[in-house]
Amino acid sequence: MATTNLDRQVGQRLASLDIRYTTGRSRVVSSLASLDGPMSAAELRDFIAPPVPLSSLYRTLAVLEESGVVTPHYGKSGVARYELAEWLKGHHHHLVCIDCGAIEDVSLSTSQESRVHDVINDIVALAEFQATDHTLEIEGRCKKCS
Amino acid sequence: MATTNLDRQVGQRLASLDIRYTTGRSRVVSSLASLDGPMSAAELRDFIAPPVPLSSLYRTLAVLEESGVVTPHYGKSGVARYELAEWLKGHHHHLVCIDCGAIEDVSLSTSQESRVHDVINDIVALAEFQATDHTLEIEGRCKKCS
DNA sequence: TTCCTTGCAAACGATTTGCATTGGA
DNA sequence: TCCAATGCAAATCGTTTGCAAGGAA
Repeated sequence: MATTNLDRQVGQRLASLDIRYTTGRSRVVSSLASLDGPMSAAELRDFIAPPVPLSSLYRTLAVLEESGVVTPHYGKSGVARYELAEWLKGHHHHLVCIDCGAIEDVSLSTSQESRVHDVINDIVALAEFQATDHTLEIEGRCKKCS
Repeated sequence: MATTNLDRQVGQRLASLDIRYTTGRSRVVSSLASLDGPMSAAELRDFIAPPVPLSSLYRTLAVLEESGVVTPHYGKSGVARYELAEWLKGHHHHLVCIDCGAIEDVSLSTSQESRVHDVINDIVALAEFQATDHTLEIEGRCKKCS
């Protein structure tokens, strides 16, 4: 089953946690990999062949989330969207559409990312806070909605 | 009714939109003002006396959101949390503790905030995206949990 | 009076769970 | 074999809505 490089990484991770990497789970992972941004369970279902019941999909996503393979994002309209975790996908930020809720990934250049880090270090230096990660989300209207 | 300064600001805003500033709405606003961070509807309900049905609370929050008095926040676990809008509370960012979940507000200095804006303008220039707002959240461990 | 607002209960959509069946190590 | 994973249907949770009663202009 572990054919692609991605499958191999995820398979190893799950194996180390004594969790099976089944066909269904692999299908969810490779669907997420082939998509641009975080996807809701319903969107994901329409993307997976053969058809998967939503309940199974949610269960799969829960397992993948607990094992650190996918990351959930909660936005307006009450739907959760899922994407591959950063150790698989790389560090990135989001453009969030305030109208349709779509999320687009953006990767920052090294200099942009280091400018973000500079600001964060400034902030954290004042507060007594041990930063481990950061989220920069830009809200606005996507091409379709503007 | 418009006794406090906050009430006066909100009352004016609503009046300019031909929306009544009722006792129930005022209670929600002052509850939000007296609380540290964004609160869910259920948390808010337990804080308001006399008891308010959740449905009324949601309706009140919807009105206040549409009129720009409160801002919803969809950080975690799919429940919406609400806080006073930035024109009442000031623009700020969040330090989110990954252990205890506490959210601390931080205000950036003018130069820090302008550095954030510079980066955002850089990013948005490339994407076809009309930015209206941004959220910078720093995740890590708060003083208590580290 | 005439709208707007509220409370109650029922409806709703997203997500979860119980249980019987299937499938992989 | 044996336990974990799946499919289906029903339950649950947060949130929304229809409708009748209460209140302010």
